[in-house]
Amino acid sequence: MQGYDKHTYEPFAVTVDLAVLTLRAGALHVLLVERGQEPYAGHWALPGGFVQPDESAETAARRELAEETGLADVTGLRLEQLRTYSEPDRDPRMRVVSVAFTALLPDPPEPHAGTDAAEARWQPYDSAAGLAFDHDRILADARDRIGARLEYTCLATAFCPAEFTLGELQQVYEAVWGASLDRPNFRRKVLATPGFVEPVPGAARLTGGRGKPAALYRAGTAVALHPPLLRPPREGHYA
Amino acid sequence: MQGYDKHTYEPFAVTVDLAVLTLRAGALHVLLVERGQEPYAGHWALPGGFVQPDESAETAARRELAEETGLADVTGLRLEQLRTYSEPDRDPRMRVVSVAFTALLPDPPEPHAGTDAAEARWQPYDSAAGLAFDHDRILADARDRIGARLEYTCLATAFCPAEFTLGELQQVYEAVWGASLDRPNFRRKVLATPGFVEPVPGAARLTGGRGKPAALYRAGTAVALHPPLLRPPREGHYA
DNA sequence: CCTTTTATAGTCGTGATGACTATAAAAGGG
DNA sequence: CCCTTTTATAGTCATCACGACTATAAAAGG
Repeated sequence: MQGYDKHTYEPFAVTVDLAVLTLRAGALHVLLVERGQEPYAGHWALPGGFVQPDESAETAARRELAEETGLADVTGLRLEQLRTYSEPDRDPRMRVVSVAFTALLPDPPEPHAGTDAAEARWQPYDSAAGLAFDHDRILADARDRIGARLEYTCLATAFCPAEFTLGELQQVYEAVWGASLDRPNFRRKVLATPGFVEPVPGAARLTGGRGKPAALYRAGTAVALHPPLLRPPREGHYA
Repeated sequence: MQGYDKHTYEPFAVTVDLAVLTLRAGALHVLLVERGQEPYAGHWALPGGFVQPDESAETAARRELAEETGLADVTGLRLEQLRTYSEPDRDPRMRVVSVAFTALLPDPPEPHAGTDAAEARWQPYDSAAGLAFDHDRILADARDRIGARLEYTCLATAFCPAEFTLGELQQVYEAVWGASLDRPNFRRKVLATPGFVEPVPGAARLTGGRGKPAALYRAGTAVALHPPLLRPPREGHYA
């Protein structure tokens, strides 16, 4: 913030990019838009766009998400800043600094291609390679971050609808971590953490499933997870 | 990244701000510079400055730190992106988006006021209120982030010189967390974590201390801490 | 009716951790 | 020169968290 007289003030374009994740049929999906113009016309990319003069990056992220995908109730969406990408050559046209966000959605509606995007859709995370710009990297960073936050926070409920079963909550962890968890142990841990989930008074889910109906829970008031719910250690990555 | 034809492209100034922390006499200190110009002339602020057209934010952060404080060996400095601050009114003159970084230093040299800053000095964290712009908030965010990373990573050694005692390492945790830890338990945990620290072959520290001389250790090769070293839970903040 | 599937209850052993005690090795002050 | 203070290090013990596992309950589907 020093030296307005010493250094030349160079203008940058500032954009936001959004890695919006959800669970469909137990698999992690990401919201993508198809680019309509060059560069990368026809390529898929994370939704995003320019920050306007009177907006913060957070505000711009919510507006762009609504504009490009038609997702309506963006108000209740949990949006978290990931990091900022500022490599000088990340956009071939001009100098663009992009603030990336992650968001989590339960039970996702089908997006409508908005004003700017040619098309918008949910795509399985594992098949979402070859994105425009450095969006592959942003998407990978987003998954890393969310995976870490699942360990230490109650974030997992943000993937679930208002009422959910413990099996659905466990699917969130398994999809993001790419690991399978022991069901009784997961249940014990979640229920032993005060404020993580709270039971819905007198209800059990019958109609859909083909096993014993599961109890329904709501998200609790806790935000942190003490002690954390650590992901199963993958062999040999601690050095 | 969509809609170059729809939205006007508005130029922003992009800056970096650095929350550089260190330990002096067991207390957390932060590197501050005194502003030479308006606004906030005479106020203290975090070091920082404009990102140049050919730089990434990371590169700019290292350059500004060297320029403003004369800290020389910035090459080995561990720099980590914190988050980006983009409120429209955070700078009274113009639209400025700032990418904040945190850095940790062992055994800090006295900074020299550089080309841009009127003065630069280390200030105790607890007396570093009333900073320019939104730097109070950035500084608090930096401490939160580093405190969290101490739990899950081997970051604490970055505060220590090349060879250090376990007592010094423990002081890092106590200063950042503002809590006191049990010494035998801390020792047991650190030594039980493979790759956190490794003993210096055949050396003990004699001259300075007034107790039993402590063994010297070096930083190990591990980066993560599994299981984590959790800070003592402060009563009632989990709801 | 029996198998399959999912949910839930419980057991057992191990390891991590908090609280604590004990001993060792230095400095400093009478 | 002893004795207190200070810091480092070794160890104990009970509790708790967790991984692995078994058992039971309650549904669907053939």
